[in-house]
Amino acid sequence: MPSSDILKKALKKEGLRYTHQRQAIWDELSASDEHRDAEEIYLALYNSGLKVSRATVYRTIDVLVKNNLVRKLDLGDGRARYENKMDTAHHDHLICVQCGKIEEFMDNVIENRQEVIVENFGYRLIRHIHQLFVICDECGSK
Amino acid sequence: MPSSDILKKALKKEGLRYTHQRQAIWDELSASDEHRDAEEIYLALYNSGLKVSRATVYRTIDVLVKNNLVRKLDLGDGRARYENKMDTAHHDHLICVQCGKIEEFMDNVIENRQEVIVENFGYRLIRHIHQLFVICDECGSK
DNA sequence: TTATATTATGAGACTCATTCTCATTAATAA
DNA sequence: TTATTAATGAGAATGAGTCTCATAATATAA
Repeated sequence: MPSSDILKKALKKEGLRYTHQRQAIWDELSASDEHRDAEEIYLALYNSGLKVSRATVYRTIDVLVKNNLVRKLDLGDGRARYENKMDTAHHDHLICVQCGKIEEFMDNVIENRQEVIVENFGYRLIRHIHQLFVICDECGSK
Repeated sequence: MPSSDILKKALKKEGLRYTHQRQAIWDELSASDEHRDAEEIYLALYNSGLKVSRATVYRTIDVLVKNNLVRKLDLGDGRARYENKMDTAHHDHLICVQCGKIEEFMDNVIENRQEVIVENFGYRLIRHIHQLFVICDECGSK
């Protein structure tokens, strides 16, 4: 499905209009597998000649997050990061505390244990955050 | 060891002075097992007649966190929570997305898997964040 | 003790990511 | 097309947390 159709579908579901700005922001996010903050998205658009306001960047990302096209990450440093969620399986993150490099991991044993833990409390699991703060190979070898 | 000696020891290690304000803040934190934000700590002190400034609350909590007397939690809602870390074993948290209730869990299988994952990357684990966002029994039964 | 040197505190200014406001502009429906 | 309604942009507002600096308190030396 073309990028524009995916977006149009999500906007339709939300009762929102299809605009150039929304397409540009979705293009920028869907074309990369980086973990960028809102300012980086804004600047990437700005530097490619697309003058979309910061407010619209934030507003549009919210819609994309709500519709599972983008994932919002909170790494605890005060700036949210966003990653393209299209065609990517569930995963969590390793973050190097020195250089900031981000790697992804997925472990079925952990995923299953989480369900068991929540079940034992008699609760229902909605979502989870699992981040491993590390010193990566490059930073550790110095 | 009395509460004041624990604090004095940490302050000495940091080359900091022992003050009434620092003792009051540590008293407030060490006497409770709640997960409160800085404003709640500030107000608790204020209402008990101890007029300690917000700046001092933040500054002192930083020292306590650095010295492993208090743990800082980031639940992703923009306000850090603090919990007394004295005499408590390592644990992570379940957070009800409806009522905000916080429960603690600890699972050795998960703890071990984390180490294996990081090892496979050739990295070194420094710390981790693991939060299970749930709907608790009370909220789910409505 | 008491004087001296140095650190801690408080009040409020400041920061910075994010959200909000509202006048203007653009997309859709008729 | 035009009318209707939503989206956008610019910048003001927000709010947790940090910083500044004059004043107060603590620790050290005599």
